[in-house]
Amino acid sequence: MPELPEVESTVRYLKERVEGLSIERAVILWHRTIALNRGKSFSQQVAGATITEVFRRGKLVGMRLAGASDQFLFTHLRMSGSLDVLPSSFDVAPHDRVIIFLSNGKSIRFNDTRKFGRMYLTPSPDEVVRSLGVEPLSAEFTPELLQRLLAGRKRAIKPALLDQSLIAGLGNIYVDESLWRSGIHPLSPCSSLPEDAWRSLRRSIQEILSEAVSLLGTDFGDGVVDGGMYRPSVYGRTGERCPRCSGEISRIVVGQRGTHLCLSCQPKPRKARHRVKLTRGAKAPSQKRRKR
DNA sequence: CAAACTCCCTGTTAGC
DNA sequence: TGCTAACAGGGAGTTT
Repeated sequence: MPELPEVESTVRYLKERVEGLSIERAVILWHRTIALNRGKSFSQQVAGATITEVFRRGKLVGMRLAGASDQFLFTHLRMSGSLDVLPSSFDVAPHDRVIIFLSNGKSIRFNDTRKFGRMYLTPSPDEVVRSLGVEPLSAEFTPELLQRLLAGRKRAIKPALLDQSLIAGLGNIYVDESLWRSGIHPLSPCSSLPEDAWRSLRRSIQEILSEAVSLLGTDFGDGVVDGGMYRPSVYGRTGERCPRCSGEISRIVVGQRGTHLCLSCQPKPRKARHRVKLTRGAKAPSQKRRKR
């Protein structure tokens, strides 16, 4: 699933292929993908505009569109989204949701199997980006800031790190990886972490994100959007050996999210309020099932 | 106000 | 082997 490094890769890919080109028209194949669009139809709004800049903010791909009135087009890839640039003569692919035809005979294809991805078209970027927290690879992201953001909270560290309004761009993979590298249990209440944890955690987050960015994202083999070379140490490696201590990697659930960790490198906090459910054990009955 | 829960989706997989 | 139901997950919206 695309997180900051994968989105950064997408942005770099798009930068060299679409910056400076103009949009001829757009076709919406799944209407709900367009989550924000003031005024006329999406296609009418973007037709004729020039893509002057492609950038990233958190997990969002941003495009500045210069036209009759300036617009910003943001794309959130969510779970399964990808943006590709293909010759316009190529057929529509399964799961293509939006196609943007460009002036050079190519087109941007927003492909999104699970339909969670969204596009936001707006004249004011702040409307989309306002709620996002600090960029974790920026100089602004200091140990002091991290501590100030989190230390006063009672919630577990993992859901706090996933909160995009605090830090923008971390997802399940890189949070698990960062907590492992810093030896912090994901259920540790933020307020229980020692002073030096914040320095370590900031360092782990930046190291891992930088490494993943330079390797073009995480290698899954099955992902359409990923395809990078970053190899997780614990994420998705339940039952395998911890690279640091050779202990067994466990999988638990934290805040409804699958969570991977090494229990000997990341000792359990004393008074975890949540139950720890091991995948390998007897499966707990799932108490929440929707009714419709 | 912070935190937790619900729902959106479909390909994959566990379980029988 | 074939089928079904559970599962996965980011974040907007809702509830506690």
